[in-house]
Amino acid sequence: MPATYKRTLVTSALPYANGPVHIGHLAGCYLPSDIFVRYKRSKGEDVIFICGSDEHGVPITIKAKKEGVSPQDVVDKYHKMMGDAFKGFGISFDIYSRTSNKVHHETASDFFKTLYDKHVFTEEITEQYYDTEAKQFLADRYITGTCPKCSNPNAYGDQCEKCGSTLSATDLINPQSTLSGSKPVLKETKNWFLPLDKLQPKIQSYLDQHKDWKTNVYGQCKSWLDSGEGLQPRAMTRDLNWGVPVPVKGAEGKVLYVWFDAPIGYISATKELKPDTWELYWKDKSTRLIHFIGKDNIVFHCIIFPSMLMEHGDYILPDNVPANEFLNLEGDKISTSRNWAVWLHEYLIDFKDKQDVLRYTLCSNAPETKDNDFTWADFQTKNNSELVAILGNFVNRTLVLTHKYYNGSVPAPETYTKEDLLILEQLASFPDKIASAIEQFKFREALAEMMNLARLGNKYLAETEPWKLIKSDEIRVKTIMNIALQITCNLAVVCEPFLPFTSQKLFGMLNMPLLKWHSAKQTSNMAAGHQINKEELLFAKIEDPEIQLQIDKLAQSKSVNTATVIPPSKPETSFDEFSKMDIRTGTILEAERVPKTDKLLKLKIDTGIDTRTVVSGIAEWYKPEEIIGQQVSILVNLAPRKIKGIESRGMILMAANSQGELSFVSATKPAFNNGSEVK
RNA sequence: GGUGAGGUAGCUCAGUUGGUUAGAGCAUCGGAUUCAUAACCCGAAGGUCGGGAGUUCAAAUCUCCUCCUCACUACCA
Repeated sequence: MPATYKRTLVTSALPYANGPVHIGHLAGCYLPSDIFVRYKRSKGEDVIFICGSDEHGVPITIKAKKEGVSPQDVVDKYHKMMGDAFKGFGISFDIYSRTSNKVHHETASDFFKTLYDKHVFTEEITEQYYDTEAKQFLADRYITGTCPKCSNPNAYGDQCEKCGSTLSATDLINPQSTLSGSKPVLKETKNWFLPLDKLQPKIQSYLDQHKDWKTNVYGQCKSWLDSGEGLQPRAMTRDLNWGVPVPVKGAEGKVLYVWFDAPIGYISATKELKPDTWELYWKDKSTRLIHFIGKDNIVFHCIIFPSMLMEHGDYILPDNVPANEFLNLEGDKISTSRNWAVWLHEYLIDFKDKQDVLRYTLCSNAPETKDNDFTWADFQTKNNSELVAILGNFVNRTLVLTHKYYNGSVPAPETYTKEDLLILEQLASFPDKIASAIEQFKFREALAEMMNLARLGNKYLAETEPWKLIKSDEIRVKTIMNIALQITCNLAVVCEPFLPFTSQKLFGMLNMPLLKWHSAKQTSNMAAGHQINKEELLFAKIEDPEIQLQIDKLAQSKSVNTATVIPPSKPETSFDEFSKMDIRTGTILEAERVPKTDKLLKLKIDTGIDTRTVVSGIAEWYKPEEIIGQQVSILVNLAPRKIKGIESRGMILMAANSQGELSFVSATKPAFNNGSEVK
């Protein structure tokens, strides 16, 4: 830590309270931040570790509605579940707070008010969908309709979960309110925007001071700033009734945007933790603020939140944002909705007392520079060939020999040989090596270095062979075993940030108090004559059946996912409504790719009535040359629309199966004339 | 399509400002050993550094082109 900083404030991304936490969350931000903080504490530095549940936003209100409970019930449930999971894994937050509590509401409200009074925001009136029956504006998530991209009839207003594309509610075909089932109408509403476009120069110079950030983080920030039009204003309020009310006249029925409110949660949690001194951590220039997050949060923590803090004026800015990439699971993306995940609460049951094994595996294979893959086979190997064979084994053989030769009493060293002195010198150098890697957020490297200390121990024993010498040179053995014990003790110190449960167990076996980081630079922590406790195994081997069980569990999720899902029927419609659609048979005369797009084909269609141009998003499924002469069904009286500068007149009917694959729908009798009515 | 990040041994990753036979861990094979959870220790094998072209005495490292993966973003009436 640079000398100018006196304390560190570490935050971990606030997990969203609509589901349990999985290994991806852990590997992405909670584990690295925990390692970092534990190390800082061990060094005796002033550090606080902040986290909490993010409990606002639309998805929670939808989940509540679905389950027939209140939003508060939903967040209560997951807040507890997530908090327990973190605790179970030894994630050592100083406080695990939540954004639905009073302190947070006040803090977020004040923060908004300050910016409002400083005239930071711009007001804008926009058109949003409104449900006339439920008498409220509809957030994107409250609107479903047919995805314009993959024709999934159950796409949400912000996103289609089938094809994964990001949508805008106004893009949906046949939008429908999930509140009342009625068709929503567009209505004007006023919202407050953070004018990121105007703030861009300030943000630019802020980022310029942080070129030392991880390349993935800095690169992404730069891409936001440098992209075509630069930053765009972003609405900081929403028409919704779950969240922090907007503290401004005329804003009834509106709440703060969840991404405005969530990072302020870090501040509120600090207030809650340190009611008297919290300002020292947030407003004093000698505090270093570090946000640990996953890559999906980069823009919020590196651009939006710093903008908010800058405009407020009282606060310090993040000094670093060490974001990790994503963790995949057995080759596929982790997905909550597809149940493709290893849930922490389930792991704690299936692998009781093996928290450190997962901590070790996730840290040694953390997605620090690119997306990584978690496999159960790798988990098993890491446990059996590294934790058991290298670390556990070294500790075990040292303690077994100590009991065998000295009844568990630490022998006094006699004369050190040249080799001994070399080992002691190396031993003392480990804390700095590990520390340096941690300070640079290179946790994988730090962990590997920690294991090297255990390797050093194994090597030392193999080379000195005390089990042979005991027959000929008992005095020499005392020195050897003393050194082996010192290595063991120092291992207990330096493994603590990574493997806190193991560290504690080890100190227990050594019958030693929990030593701090600086002690590991010493080579005489275990005093001669000190009595150690009976050894027990630090790690147990994990056999194939246990792993198979987990793999089977995932296979089951997979088979559920690939099962054909038939979308439910849409609401009843009238014949009148249907007969407004003029659908005809037609034939594709020409087809070509629309340049600079992935999915679009420009088609010339003989509709019987005329020959017209239609742009269709089918390029992923059909090659242009293969579909000349293909008979299709086409909706001919649809309003024309320009797509990529080409006027598209009409829409080709496509069937979409449960995998999202498209197929033409056409008359099955050969040579059916173009222009035949489909009715 | 645009932007960003990656593509290095079977697997997971290091490779500083271009410089001697490209490194580590795990897995594999061989040897040694028995204190230890058949673990440890020693050794070997394994890579035309995604592909192509260029700059240079010298390129994994710089430039250009191209392919693949991931993220954000655009097009589907």
